[in-house]
Amino acid sequence: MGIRLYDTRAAGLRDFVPIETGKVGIYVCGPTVQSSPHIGHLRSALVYDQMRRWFNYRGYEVTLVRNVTDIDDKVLINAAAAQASGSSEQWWALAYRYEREFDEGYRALGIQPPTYEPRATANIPQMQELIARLIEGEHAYVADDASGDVYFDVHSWPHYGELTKQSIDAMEPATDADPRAKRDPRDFALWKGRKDDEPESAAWESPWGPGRPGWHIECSAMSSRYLGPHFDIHGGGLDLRFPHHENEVAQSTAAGNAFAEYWVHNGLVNISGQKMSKSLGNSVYAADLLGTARPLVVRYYLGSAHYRSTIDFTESSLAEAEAAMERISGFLERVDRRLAGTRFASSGAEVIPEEFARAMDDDFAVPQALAVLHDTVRAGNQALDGEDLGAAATARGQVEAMTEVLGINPLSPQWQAARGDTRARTALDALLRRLLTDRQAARQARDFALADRIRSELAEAGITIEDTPTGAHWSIDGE
RNA sequence: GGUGGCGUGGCCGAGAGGCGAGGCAGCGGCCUGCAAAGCCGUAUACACGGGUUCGAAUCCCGUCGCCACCUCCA
Repeated sequence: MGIRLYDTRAAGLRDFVPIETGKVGIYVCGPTVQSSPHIGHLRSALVYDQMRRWFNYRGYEVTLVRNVTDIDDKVLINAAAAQASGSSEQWWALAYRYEREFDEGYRALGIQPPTYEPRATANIPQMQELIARLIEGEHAYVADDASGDVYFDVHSWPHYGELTKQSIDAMEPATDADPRAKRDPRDFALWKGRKDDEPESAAWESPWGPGRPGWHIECSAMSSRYLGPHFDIHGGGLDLRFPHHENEVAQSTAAGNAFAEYWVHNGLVNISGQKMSKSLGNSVYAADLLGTARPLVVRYYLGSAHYRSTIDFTESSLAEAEAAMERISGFLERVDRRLAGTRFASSGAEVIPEEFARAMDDDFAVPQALAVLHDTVRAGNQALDGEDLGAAATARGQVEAMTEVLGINPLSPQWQAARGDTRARTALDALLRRLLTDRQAARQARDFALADRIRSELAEAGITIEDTPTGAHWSIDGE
């Protein structure tokens, strides 16, 4: 049995059949780099990172494309607003600054860089070529008001609305504030002629006059350029289904491209039951969360829900993720301490349990996969308690394999690096060993007052002491 | 108005006709000098009302409530 995934267009699960055997091409709509990333952006990137890792595990050669929308109304508006209050930052500098912030967030969560990360501004000729084809095929028209705008004619394409199962006539009468020269208010811009108040640096020459691309055409052009006219999977946030993805399909297919075989949409992140939005001022920014919670915990948290469900962010749910992650890394540390120096120490038997694989194959059912992971952790702890080192080593290998494929292996260099300077740690270890030796001596002398004082003083300093069969062990809280 | 989705125990969160996924929290126990960690045990859960069925959280009909999208959105 192969992988099944939920296809928005089919409104149901479909067996994944690659266009080319052994390969999968995925295009996911990246962010418009107009402001700082929030945790919803991180979740979206994380979802496709998980899918990619699983496809990889299943032997597929994955080409993942995630674009950067670096030219858009919002980018220009935000740069102009900043300039009005004294900033000298140009729109392109602002876009790049935010792009770096997104990169920083992705990197912190261990999200692997996509195979290609095209910027919209570097693909303008491809967009123009696509627009020209649409005009030629009479699916697009140049506005007759000398604005230089080019619009897609939704009535020219009978399939318009199929992705989101809406008929043009049933769509809410557009309350378009600026209808300009559209033949129908539902027509959308492929090319926007430069307006007088827009910077010249934000305009490109075109057969229709200087201007810039519309939002939707950017993704159509970039996906086809990097994955070809026909590719496997197109993803993005649930909120992009309409109009963005509907318009993308319309443009691309009307221009003669077969386009995406499967459409996947990830759920959004709410804050205490409400949608994140600028007007509500409730956005949780990536940098703020990553500054207060361990990135590994944030990854576990954002990645533990099914990709299609809404995540409701609350402080307590983050604490639960912390506890769950602690349980997993606690097992790995415990088992490695016990196995150190035994013939099981480097068994290397990293096998993903069949049940875990079945869950992941079934539309990336991470919650069920995590249940298998936790069951394995328990089995491993039981084995340790029962001194069955062979079984403990097997469980250890399975846990590491499962966490690795989910990108939450606490032992991976990605997360170990966050534990800080090795030399400082070695020095701290030497000091603590001295204290623990004193404490052990006190315990043997039945001077529990002294032993407990050492333990509580360390606890106040954020260091937890655990007595194990192989001696006392220290750990820094929240690590 | 159109389209899509949701309502599961104190909380999070799977499942989709018949053995109560998993996590967090709680309670009892084992272990421990005491803890911690770990293990074991522990729950009249499926929005409401009907129906189908030997059997329904799961299927059907209806009701209520919530959410998203309908040209800014990951």
